[in-house]
Amino acid sequence: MKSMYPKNGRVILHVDMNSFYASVEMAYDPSLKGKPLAIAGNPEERRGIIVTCSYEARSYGVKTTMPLWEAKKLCPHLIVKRPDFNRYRAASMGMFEILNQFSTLVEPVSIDEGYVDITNSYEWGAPPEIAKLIQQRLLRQLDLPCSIGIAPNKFLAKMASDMKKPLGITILRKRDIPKVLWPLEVGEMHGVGKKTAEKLNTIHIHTIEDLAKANEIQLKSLLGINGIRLKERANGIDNRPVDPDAVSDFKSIGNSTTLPMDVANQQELFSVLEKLAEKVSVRLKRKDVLAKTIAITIRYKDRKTITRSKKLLNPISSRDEILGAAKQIFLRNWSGEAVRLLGITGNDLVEKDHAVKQLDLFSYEEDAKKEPLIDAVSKLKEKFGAHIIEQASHLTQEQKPQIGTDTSFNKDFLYKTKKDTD
DNA sequence: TCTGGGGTCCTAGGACCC
DNA sequence: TCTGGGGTCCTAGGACCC
Repeated sequence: MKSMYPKNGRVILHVDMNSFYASVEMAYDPSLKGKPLAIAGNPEERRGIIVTCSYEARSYGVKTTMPLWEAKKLCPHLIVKRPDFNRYRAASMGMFEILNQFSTLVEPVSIDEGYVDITNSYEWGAPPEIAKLIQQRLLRQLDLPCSIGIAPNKFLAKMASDMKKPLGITILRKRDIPKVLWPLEVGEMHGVGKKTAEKLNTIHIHTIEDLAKANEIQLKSLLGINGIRLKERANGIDNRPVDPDAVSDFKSIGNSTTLPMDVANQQELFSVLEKLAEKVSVRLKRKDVLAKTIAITIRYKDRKTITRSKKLLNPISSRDEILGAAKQIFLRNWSGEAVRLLGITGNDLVEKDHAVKQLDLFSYEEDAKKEPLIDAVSKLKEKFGAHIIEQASHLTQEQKPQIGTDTSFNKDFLYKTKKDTD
């Protein structure tokens, strides 16, 4: 059977899980279903915020990023859980496994959303039928609801998946753009945040239609090259391919923490840096990568935030080396004021086995023998095979292969594996 | 008695080199 | 006799997203 769609037209799905963390908790513990549930960081502490919440909680006005105390005021019987990322990663693996059954062109965007290019997947049926199948399998096998957008490109598919929640399937064709997309406020567009929306408003662009018809010279002077790109998107133009490898290449790995109380004591701050260095080191080593640049983030009491970084001569991953670099950068830049948040990030990551040591004149010959320099440099350019799902440490080696081969695996398998070590 | 933590991409200025 | 122009690297910060 031939595709019923034009030969050179693509068919892209955007699959977006509905209130993912809360839904996973409900799948894991069905007694939570139908109740106002919120996932929040540090539920015991003052500074927790809502990360995700169930639709029941939303009906009370509870929203993502709202401080926990405010959410509790709106909904006193709110059930609050702290996030369990191992559980979410397991569910995410199950989700992408199902998407992979319908196409090899699956691009994970985050833990709970991805694009699927189904242009050549007609063996499974027409696009709306494929979307329905995916939605059913996610719901039946994993007990997780999703919304799906169907469109000729990524941008439109993303906008479409947002239009019906939960459990929606929305088709957005090019010809639907003036009626369906253009009336929306420009801030609703993926890629247009608060600041950009405000800027656009100053030149009297309020709807996506205004943007689609805007003067390019004016747009460019306001937003640079991004302005031109946004106008294209507003007109439904987006040629980005669905790239299954897009996410395999981590650019940075970092940890940060907001302190329970603001701290101005240097020793205390150093001990926070120690814990952060340890975490970053463990994560770098788990991925077999080294960082060539170390950056720290300091947020002060007044929320003013700075980042300071240092490019190193040799890439590192050990706790002590990271800590040494972080302390040095900290001391050179800390104003002495009380600190609210500290973070350490490793940037410019290189794969460990392919890392090229900075050679000095005396060690050159010895190192050169181990690995010819040209070879090493070419290897450096290879990408390393990290995956969006950082690690599934709760799965044993024997369990892992089952995920790829057993299409009937279900939530009992996913959720009854070893519990979080936290 | 407010506003987390994990990222990506882009821009812009200064240093430095030719 | 006062100041070109291109290119890369490094650093800082902004904006955005989930």
